[in-house]
Order: sequence, then structure tokens, then C-alpha cells
Amino acid sequence: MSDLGRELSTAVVAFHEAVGAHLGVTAVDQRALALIGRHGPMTAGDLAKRINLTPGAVTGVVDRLERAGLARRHPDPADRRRVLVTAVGGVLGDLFSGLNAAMGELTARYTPEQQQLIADWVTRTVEVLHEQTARLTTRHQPRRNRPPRANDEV
Amino acid sequence: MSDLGRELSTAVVAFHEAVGAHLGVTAVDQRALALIGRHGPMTAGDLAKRINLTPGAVTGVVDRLERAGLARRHPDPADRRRVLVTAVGGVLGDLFSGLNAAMGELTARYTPEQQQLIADWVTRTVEVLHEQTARLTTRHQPRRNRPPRANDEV
DNA sequence: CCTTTTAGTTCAGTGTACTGAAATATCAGG
DNA sequence: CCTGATATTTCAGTACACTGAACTAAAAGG
Repeated sequence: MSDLGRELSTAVVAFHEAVGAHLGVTAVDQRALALIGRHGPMTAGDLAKRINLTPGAVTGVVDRLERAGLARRHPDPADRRRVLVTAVGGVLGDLFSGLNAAMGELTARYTPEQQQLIADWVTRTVEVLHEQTARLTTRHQPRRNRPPRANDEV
Repeated sequence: MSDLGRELSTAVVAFHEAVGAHLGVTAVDQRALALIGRHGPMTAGDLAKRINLTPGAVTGVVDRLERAGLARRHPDPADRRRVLVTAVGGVLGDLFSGLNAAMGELTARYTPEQQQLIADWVTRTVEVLHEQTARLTTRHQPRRNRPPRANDEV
């Protein structure tokens, strides 16, 4: 069972990497996208704080996301200095459509009760992962062979 | 439910990134490690073919894995030109111990039948992910804003 | 208004992982 | 042995994402 978890983990990571390579965006870019996907439109500055990057770096992140058609810059009508970054569903949806369809087929094979059970397990697993990720990022400080990486919450 | 999948996905990726940052290894390094973890000890050349990297790059990969204590170089007794790269369980085990413990607790909450159901779902999900990853990496060629990345099977 | 603060982009410099080629060491065959 | 093939490392060059600082633009507050 713990082997299965490892397999799931690597499969998920491999898929994410494939998506990133396909679209020409980095892992950090994808984290930023997930962030605005979850929290809604966000200013570049907020994004910088969230993913622990300098404003200059965020410009690059958003550039790549825009070029890939995954996000768009939107001037804030209330404050014209600010730039709101919004996620664009279309392209990513296209890419994930195959996955979503296949997963839909898969879930359809289970009864509602079973689906409920699986959803429950997934929810708790996500919680565990968040806890363990936090444990890694806060308790120990990273080993610095390489430059400091953006590895905060997502 | 598809939202849940997305959340699980990002949580998994975040954890992996945290581990990588903590140990000073890249995502590619981790893929290489997963590879030798699954297929057993492997020569540097095989590793190069598998992850689609030049031999020179593989030297760097193995260097980092060794430095992190995740792998070890082992001369092939049969052919002293070759270098067998073997995974070392200890360090990674320590890192994942928290996760494994937490996941163990989590699974213990379910009945054996329920565990079986979950395992079944996970297995099928892994299959789906592999298919979809293959679809991305083979059918379409990557968009090349950036240099070609190592994104093959894992 | 005029100054100060804030938001974002631009730009030069840096670190790192990659490629491709040269170098080194070992095997295999006449 | 000696030659040619094979496995890995070393090394120079390159690409890229990041930092930190300068710059532009807009808000805020006397």
C-alpha cells in the first residue's frame, strides 16, 4: 500500500512535468497558476509574496503563463498600478480534458457510496500531504547545493 | 471530485518539491531515483537513455543523488568501465517516515474491504496517469520556449 | 500641488543544469 | 599485444530563471 502511494506520487509528478514541458512553463509557474486557480485573481505582488519570489521574477512567471495561454494580465480598475493575474481555463482545460475524461470514466465504475469513500480518503490524504510538506519546509532549512528555491505553500 | 483530483495533484507535487529543495536535488534527479528504485540498480548509461539525458548530464545527476545520500556508485565487477547506480533507502526513508507514518494511521481507519477499494482506485488512477502522460509526451512535441527538457517515462 | 509611498517592469549579473566534445579507462577480437 | 569499440568523466560553452537595483507610473497624504 505504501508502494502504491509512491507510485501514485511519481505518476502525478511525471504528468505535471509533461504538462509543464509541453507548455513551456516551469514548476514554479504551475504552482503560481494553481494558486490563482484556487484563490482567484491575484495581484502580481500578492503572488510574489505567496510563492516567495521577487517582483522581478514574478514578471517572468506571469510572462510565461500568458505566453502559454494559461493566465492573463488584467489592470485593476481601482488602482491602475496594480496588475491582476487571472487564470484562463481554456488551454489548461484542453490539456487536462483527456485526463478528466479518463478519470470520469474511472469514477463512473464505482457506486456513489464507493465514490464517497474514495473522496473521503483523497481529502484526508491531501491534508496529510499538506502537513508533511509544512514539516519539511519549516522545521529543517533546505540544503543549499543549489540556489534557494521557491518552495512555500501552494 | 475533479477538483479533489486537482488538489491531490498539487499537494503531491508540492511535497515532492519540498523534498527536492530540502535535499538539494532536482526534479530530474528524483525521477532518476524513482527509476532505479523501481527497476533496481542500473548503469549510468542506461539511466541516460531512460531519462533522455546525455552521459555528461547523468554524471551530474548521480553526483547530486550521491551527495544527498540517496544513491551510491558501485563499480560493476563484471565490467569495470561501468558504474552501477543503486538507491540508498536510509535517507529517503527518514524523510518519508513522517509521511509513511501519517498515511499508515490514515489507512488504519478504514476496514480491509475499504482499503482494498482504495487500493484498487489508486492502481487504476496510476494507469490513467501513465496513459495521459504518454499522450502528452509522444503525440505533441513540447513547445520550446526553453531548452528541451528531460520528460520521458518514469 | 508636491512629496512620499507603492506596484510593476526592465535590466545587468549570477548560479546552475544542460549539451557536445575531448579525455580516460576498460573490454573484446584478431 | 594492438586496435577499435564502449562506458564514464571532465570540461567549455550555452540557456535560463532568479536576485537586486534602477526605472516608470500611479496613488495617497499633507
